[in-house]
Amino acid sequence: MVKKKNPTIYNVADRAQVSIATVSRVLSNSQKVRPETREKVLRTIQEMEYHPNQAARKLAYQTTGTIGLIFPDISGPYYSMVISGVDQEADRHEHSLLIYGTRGKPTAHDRFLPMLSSKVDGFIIMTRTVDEGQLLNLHRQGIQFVLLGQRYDSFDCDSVMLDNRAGAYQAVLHLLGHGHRRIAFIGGPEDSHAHQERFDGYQAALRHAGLNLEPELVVKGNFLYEGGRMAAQQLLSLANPPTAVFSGNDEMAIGVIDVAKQMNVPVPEKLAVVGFDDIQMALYTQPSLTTIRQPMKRLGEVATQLLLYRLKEREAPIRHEVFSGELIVRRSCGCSSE
Amino acid sequence: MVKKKNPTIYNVADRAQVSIATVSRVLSNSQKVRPETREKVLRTIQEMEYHPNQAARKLAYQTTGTIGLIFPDISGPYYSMVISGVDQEADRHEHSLLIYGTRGKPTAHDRFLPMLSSKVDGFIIMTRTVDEGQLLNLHRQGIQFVLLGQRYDSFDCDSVMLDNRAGAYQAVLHLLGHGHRRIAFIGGPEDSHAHQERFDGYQAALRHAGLNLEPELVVKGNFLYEGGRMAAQQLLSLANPPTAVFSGNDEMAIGVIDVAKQMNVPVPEKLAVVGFDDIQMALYTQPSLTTIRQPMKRLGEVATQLLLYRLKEREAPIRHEVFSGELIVRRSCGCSSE
DNA sequence: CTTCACCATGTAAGCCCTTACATTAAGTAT
DNA sequence: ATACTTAATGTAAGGGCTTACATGGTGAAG
Repeated sequence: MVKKKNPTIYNVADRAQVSIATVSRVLSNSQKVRPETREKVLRTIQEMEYHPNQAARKLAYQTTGTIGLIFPDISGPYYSMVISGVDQEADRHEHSLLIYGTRGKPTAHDRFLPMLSSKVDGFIIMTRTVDEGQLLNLHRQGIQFVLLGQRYDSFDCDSVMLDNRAGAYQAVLHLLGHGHRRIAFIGGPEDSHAHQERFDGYQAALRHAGLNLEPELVVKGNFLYEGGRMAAQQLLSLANPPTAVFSGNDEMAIGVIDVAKQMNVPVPEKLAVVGFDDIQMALYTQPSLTTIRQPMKRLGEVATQLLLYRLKEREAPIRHEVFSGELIVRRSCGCSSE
Repeated sequence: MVKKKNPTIYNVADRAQVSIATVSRVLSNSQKVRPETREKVLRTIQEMEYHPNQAARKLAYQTTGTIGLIFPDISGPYYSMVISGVDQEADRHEHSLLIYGTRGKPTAHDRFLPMLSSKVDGFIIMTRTVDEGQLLNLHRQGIQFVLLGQRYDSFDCDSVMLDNRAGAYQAVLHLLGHGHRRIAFIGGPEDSHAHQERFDGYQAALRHAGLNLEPELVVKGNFLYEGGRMAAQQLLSLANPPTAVFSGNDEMAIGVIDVAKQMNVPVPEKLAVVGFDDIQMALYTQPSLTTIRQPMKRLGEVATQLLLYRLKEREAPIRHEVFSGELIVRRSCGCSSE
């Protein structure tokens, strides 16, 4: 098998007996070309299986047609869903998608961000490890981006968010409605925007019910299954354990349910559990998990739209899209539905 | 905020009072540069926050430093895990990752493949929708690739696979060991390589036990939860239903368990279930799911290594990495362990 | 039949790098 | 001191594309 050198625009021009400018024009549809000429060129392109070199195109055109996505870790159910939305929407607009999982190594950013920057037109940023300074830098370089699931005080830019606070509030309210008074909260990483807002909502709901925050009922988690387990062990070992748990996300909530079972604490009878996200798994746990649904795929889609729009209209006003979470009532909260 | 034009290698050269060649050399570390000169250049680069333009680099260098990944759909647990492995390994080798989910639209390939081709050095291909002809084309254009989870007869190239047949054989053997004689099989899409091999293994195990294939016990699925549910409904409605099910993957197996519960068929007492993949969820079902574990992340890593190696050594002999599945015994098969 | 306008197409510069080759300066051997 | 090697650096030619500007040819208007 011989490696065939790819044809260039020159080869096409030669064969079609026109200039490269004409070929370029039919390619980009930018200016009028006589129909027959266009035909001829198109035919030649077909014949030679010519495909424009994207690197050269980008160099001349100053645009890549690809967007970058930066996130912590793809393997979780939440991120993979969001990414799926981004992927789909990018494709719909004929853009490619470059992804980078930070896997919690913030130090690497200095190296990879500039690296990626010249490969993409803009970024969707889903991680807190890119800090405000770096964003500012990107901005100065003319790289556009939108933030997904977070926002910074000092730096205003397009963003897509879920109203975590309202969602959490709703969740806790539901538990209060079941009559619970000792409702625990399992958080995520302290620096997580989602964590902070959900904790806020939790507190607001308690206040609304005239309850005080009990420090022993607030435990730190990590948004992972194991973290949920550890938190549950801690909570259920309390002299006066909670009767309900609002978990910062579903993965941890599942950990809680499993530990409760092992410790012979029936869910929801002795311990009601509500999660957050509505990952696929939430439907299949025993009992099925009551939770706040995030439109994950939609978040990805909208972030992509925002970015692509900004790429077109650099001076457009900044937009913040905020979605509401939806309470999905299943069985883990004590409702008997389903 | 003013958009600052990015500095080019010329600007750096000017400021550092050297030629662009020298700058390029310190950048690529390719040839000797006097230490003090190097210092000066490096300092200037720092000061100006210069970052080489990747497009230009690629154009000159004829390489992108990015690899492409083509898969059906990222949102499932299997693919997101594999992709995570690819992402990690690519990063380790300072390569970027361009992803494209086909979402089962084979027709689009003609458009996107050439498009992507010029943005990457090579591909990892996880989907059957890129056919042999297209692979041949890529190959002729000098684009390298490795196949993950599949292989073609007419076209030999690097590949990474799981030994699906042996895995399935092992799974069914385990059920036979429990004394089951009516063991159903739920398959995936007919054109899926994984499906075919797993079905093969199933049949081989039956033969080994001197059993005949019962057509009514073989039902078609789609590797999704809902497909598992439908298959289970069909199987459990049989006049003489199976006492065990080997499901082509875990997602369907979970569907089977749920339907069995709803139909008051206790698992594993009246219906033993074994899955395939060992997705995260498999651990959390009730009862927990016995399955064949695939080292998903590892598959992604190895595929990446293979590709990067081939990019370096175009003439190296073709390699096929085959991994073995591992039987993970949990409770859905009737073993009481755990 | 000339002149102008305009449409279709061509020419060439530029996008930002890498690298083969050319050049200069310094060091070594005689 | 001279001729020659070698190390450090510069010059310039691509790499494949877009696009401003130049050119040529056609039809309309006079």
